[in-house]
Amino acid sequence: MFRIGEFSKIAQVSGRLLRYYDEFGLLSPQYTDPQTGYRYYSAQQLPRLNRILVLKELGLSLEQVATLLDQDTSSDEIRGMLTLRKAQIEQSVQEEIERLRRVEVRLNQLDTQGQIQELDVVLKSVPAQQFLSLREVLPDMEAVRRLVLRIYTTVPGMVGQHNLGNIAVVIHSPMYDPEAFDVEIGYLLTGKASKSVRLSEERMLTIRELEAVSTIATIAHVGRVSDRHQSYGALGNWVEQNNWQIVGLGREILMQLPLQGKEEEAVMEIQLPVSKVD
Amino acid sequence: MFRIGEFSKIAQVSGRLLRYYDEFGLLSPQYTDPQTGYRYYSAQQLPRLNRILVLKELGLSLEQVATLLDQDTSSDEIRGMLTLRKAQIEQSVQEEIERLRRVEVRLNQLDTQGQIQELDVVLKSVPAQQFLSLREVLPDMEAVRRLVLRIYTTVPGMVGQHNLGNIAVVIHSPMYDPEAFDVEIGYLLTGKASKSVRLSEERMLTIRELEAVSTIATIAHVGRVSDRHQSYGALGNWVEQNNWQIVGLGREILMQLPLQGKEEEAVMEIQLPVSKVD
DNA sequence: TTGCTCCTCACGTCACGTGAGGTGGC
DNA sequence: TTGCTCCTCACGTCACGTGAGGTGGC
Repeated sequence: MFRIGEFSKIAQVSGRLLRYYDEFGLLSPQYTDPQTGYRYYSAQQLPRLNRILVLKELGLSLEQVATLLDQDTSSDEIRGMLTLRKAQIEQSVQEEIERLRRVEVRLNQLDTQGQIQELDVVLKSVPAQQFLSLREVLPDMEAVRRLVLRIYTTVPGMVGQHNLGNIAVVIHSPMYDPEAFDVEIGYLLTGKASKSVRLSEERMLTIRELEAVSTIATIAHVGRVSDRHQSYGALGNWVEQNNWQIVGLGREILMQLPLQGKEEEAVMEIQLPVSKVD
Repeated sequence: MFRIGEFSKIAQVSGRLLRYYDEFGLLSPQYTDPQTGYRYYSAQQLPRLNRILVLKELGLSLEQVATLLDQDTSSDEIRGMLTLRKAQIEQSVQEEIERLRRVEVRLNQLDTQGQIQELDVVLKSVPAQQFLSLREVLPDMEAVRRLVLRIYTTVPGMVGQHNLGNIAVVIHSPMYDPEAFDVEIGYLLTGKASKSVRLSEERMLTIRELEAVSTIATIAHVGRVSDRHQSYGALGNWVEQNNWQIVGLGREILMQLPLQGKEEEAVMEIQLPVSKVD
């Protein structure tokens, strides 16, 4: 019989760990003196401790290790746990490799540009949302800007602020064409639907459901709306370099409108639905 | 300005996280109402939040993210942190792949044998130790056994229990030879050295330093000493299958001697110094 | 006025490491 | 008797999640 100190030296683990496993019920000393609380371990307990250490090293939780060591656990259950763990490790390897690539990209940037100034792309998923909008083909950016402001100043007065979220623009133009912008502009709604809204004789905003997107790449653009092609460029590069592909219409969520004299403080989030290239 | 709920919805993070980053000093709202404590975020804070999320995803701690975002951090420091992180990820990938292999081995065992019953090999490192021992070529296992017992019953009476650790056997025979065992037998010492000990006219135990080993593969053998070739087999297999090679003399640490009538309760740890095959 | 949102504690997570303060064993 | 070892709390780790209990805002 060994006292905890000797046993911990033999096994090269800390005494604290042995006490913890005792408390956890994973490995209790063969004998504990009821008077002093001193723990006495038998050499024959070493194989069990070794097995615990080895299983733990596989990344299993102590709970799982306890289950694996339990005589009553069927081999099917064990197989299930190990298969699960295997899948987890495989995924974690993938993620680590991805991470490695991204760290290397940052290091490269540092070497070539002296600082990190890349715009940050974040992947999100968006749920389906109600969208009070109108679609139109406009001749230039200025017309888009005017229509956005028109909607911003008019609609809240007609349906109330209550359900209105951010203004969004969905880009329907299949390619960039500086002379014809096919856009859908309107308010994202936060609650139950309002009704249609007539802006003028020819213009009416109607409600439709903007589809959910499970993976959407986003970038925040701060500054003049007319500079947003830079952010589009960064977002496009990112998508390409990380082996994603665009699989849907781009969206612009206007979080801070370019108001008179504050054009530089405008903020929008540009969103592109993507999926992994096989 | 957005209240925390809207901002968290836009960024798709929890309110708790935003409050935590505020408390941590990573991202404080543009304005906090001193009366109510309500936090108000500006859309322009979105890029910073995105950068935080992206850097965190690289596996950096919040502390490190804060340093990276600090204007006063030099690009050399940043490079250092990222280079360190890169090395860590590379190592973690290696470890995960190793782990994956070991999980697969266990799964294989389950499929072919219906249960996990492999003996568990644990890697350790051992420091240099004082070794009160004698070396001799013995004709058979029985002679080894008798010499061990002789030392066990004689030496403590001559030098006192105080400094004596476990009895160890170092195997000097280059190959297994059933008719000539070149072994070194003695006590590992725990404290400052004792002196030499004379067992008989021809036999004397002297003190020498048993070398430290940085990586030693160990297995616990429980049961008859004569059955220990099974454990040797398991240990040898493990070493081979995991791409290690033996680089030194094997050791047997006797933790529970095979006493009269309790031969089956003997416990020894078999140790083989190893290094990775390139 | 009634929901809805926000606030601040404060505990829980996982597997121990690290003292603090006190006692047993040779 | 004096070190050395062991004991039991109890806090700390890291980045939040999850209530509890209470208040602000439209």
